Amino acid sequence: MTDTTIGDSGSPSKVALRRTTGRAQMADVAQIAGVSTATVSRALRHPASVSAALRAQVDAAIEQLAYVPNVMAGGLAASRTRTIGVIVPSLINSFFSATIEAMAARFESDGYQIMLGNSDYSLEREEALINSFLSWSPAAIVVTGQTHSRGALKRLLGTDTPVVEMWEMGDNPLDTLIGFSHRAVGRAAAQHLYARGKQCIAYIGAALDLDRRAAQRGDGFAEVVRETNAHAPVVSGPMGRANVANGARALEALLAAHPEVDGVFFSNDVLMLGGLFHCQRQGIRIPQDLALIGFGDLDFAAHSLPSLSTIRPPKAEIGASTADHLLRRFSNEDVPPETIDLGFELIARGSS
Amino acid sequence: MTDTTIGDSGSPSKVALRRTTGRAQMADVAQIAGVSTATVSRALRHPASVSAALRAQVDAAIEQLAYVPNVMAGGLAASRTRTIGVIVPSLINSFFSATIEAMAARFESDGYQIMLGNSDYSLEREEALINSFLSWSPAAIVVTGQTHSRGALKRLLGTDTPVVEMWEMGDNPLDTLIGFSHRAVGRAAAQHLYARGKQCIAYIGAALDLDRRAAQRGDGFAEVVRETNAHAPVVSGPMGRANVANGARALEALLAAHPEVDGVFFSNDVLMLGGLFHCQRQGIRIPQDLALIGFGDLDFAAHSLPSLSTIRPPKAEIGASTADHLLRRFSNEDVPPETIDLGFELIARGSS
DNA sequence: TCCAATCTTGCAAGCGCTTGCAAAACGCGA
DNA sequence: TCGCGTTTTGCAAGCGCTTGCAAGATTGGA
Repeated sequence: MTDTTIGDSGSPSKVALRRTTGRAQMADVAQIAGVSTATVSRALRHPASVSAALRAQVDAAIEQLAYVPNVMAGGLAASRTRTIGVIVPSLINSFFSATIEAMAARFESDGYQIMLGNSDYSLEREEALINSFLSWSPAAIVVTGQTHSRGALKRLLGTDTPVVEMWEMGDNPLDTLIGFSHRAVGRAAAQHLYARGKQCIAYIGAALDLDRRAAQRGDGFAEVVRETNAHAPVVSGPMGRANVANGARALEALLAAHPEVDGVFFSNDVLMLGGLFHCQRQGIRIPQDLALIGFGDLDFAAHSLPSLSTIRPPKAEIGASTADHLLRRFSNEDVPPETIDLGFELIARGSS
Repeated sequence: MTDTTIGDSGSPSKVALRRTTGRAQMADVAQIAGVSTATVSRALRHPASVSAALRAQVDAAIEQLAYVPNVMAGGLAASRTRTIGVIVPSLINSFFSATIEAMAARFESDGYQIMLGNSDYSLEREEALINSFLSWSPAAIVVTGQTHSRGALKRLLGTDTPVVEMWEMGDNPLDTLIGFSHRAVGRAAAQHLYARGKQCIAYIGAALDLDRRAAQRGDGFAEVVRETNAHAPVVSGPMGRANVANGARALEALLAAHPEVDGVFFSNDVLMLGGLFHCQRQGIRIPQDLALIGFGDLDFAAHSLPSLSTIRPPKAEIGASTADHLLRRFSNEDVPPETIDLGFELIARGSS
């Protein structure tokens, strides 16, 4: 391996102690290309500022050495990296998986890497993740929702890193906000059930104490029930995770306590699937005896028997839109914060 | 803010141009604690090597400043970080989500951060992710499966970063291997269907060309069919993603082509759910007319009507075991590579 | 009480890249 | 051919932390 000339100027007496990684580094590329490391760096970061001839030489040397830049060194020097910190409340919840996949796909082509954090619906964990992410000098931070701890707010406001809050829609965004109104979702669900002739409708949501968005959907739902003045709004939950077992159990409990209920809005299609199985088991006719509508438009909803009505959130669109916004912002200084309401779609199927 | 004294020795004439982040840094902590940065660094990395008195002072200063170390600087200096690069073929597939959640939970308490990559079942993308991850000097790399591109193998073998291959079980692991045998899963499923008195059984798998593990399950299944010599093994697929729609469609096509089939093993519970809905729609009695068994033990399998037999892979256990192995290795130089077969469990339910 | 062995600390030289500044090279009209 | 405005390059000083080395502080035994 050739000697590097970097850093040899300082200590003529002592032999430098190299704890190096052994991989090719920029100085090697520079030497082979016959240029300085500055030119290699520019060829990589700002290709337009290097002449075509040298750029070709540099590219060839990079190719030859299979050179991969050391992100730590670059990040330290520039105090910013091509990393996006993304915090979601759950990885298992496929809503967010779809958002992340779409976002990652968009970012990847531009060389940005997503760093994923799972807050597990806890604001404290969100704050810890934000702190941890910031020490990576990310190009941007993406968080789920508009509710944050005091500490998180302070950090987020104290940095000039772009911040995107996603999956909600409301006032006073920290910076950019991309999502839709969960209150409107709840209202739409209630109105839909009434439009189908139902008289006494209820909402079943999991973990409403933790999941603000599920709670907001419940609020919108209850609003319409109150406005219609048909009956007191029935809201069931919290009761742990949004899974099939809890959906079946919650519906069973609901019908036991309120036999008059003839329409149910589930905060999550997975809960509704549990409800569907409960009805199949009990011989409850859908939608005659009981209408069902859910949220998420998960895979199975379109194919069950009966097919399940649901509200489709812009899962992938949120991810794509977030990536687009940030990429625009990275390449152009004066892109302002935006608030983008991507809306949602009510898909009426056999269950209502 | 106090002046830092770091780096001022070099350039007495020119004023240093600081492109600093503005956050508290180690020199600030050192000054407040009345020690050198070396001591602060040691108090953080090797607490035992610092006297209790100074450690307390340092901790107090860190607390006071809400100091968060700059990961880039530390990583550059030490050429290693508390980051684990994890590559999975899909985020939406909840098998891997469960593994990742368990792994992240285990790592988190020790201050390790997971960097997640999605290979989308492509070896090329896996290689690109490995390259990208290595430039972060990760503490370890975790990949899914034992099949890798030449380039990926070269990189993985050329580094002394610990590597864990997970979710498979076979010969010649690169380093540590944690998973179970998919061939054995396929064998168990076939044997179970025969034990239930079925005569002509088939396998339905999605994307068998890409998903090696699903293909291995099919191989094991076909082996038993051949050994039993009951009939030619029927394997259906590839046919795109493992979703409900494809499961229903594949079962319909299978029964059209092979009406004699009386038992089906699905490579994924999601496909099986599609199959269940198809049977409900067609009035096919389960398990009398057709027995169903799947793979994954997803949430809904236990609660459907009928409940669905399935094979439970050690989803969370793989994540926990991987984290445990790596943490042991990080804290103790001479932990050797391991091969851990976590097995699986066949859960017989109403559908078979 | 004195000295060697052991612990604790601080000094300062990197880790590998980015980028402000200035010198060198280039382009073009006169 | 010359002079001046533009590009292109290279120089070298950091970015904020880790850690080998050696000096200073402690400890314990003779």
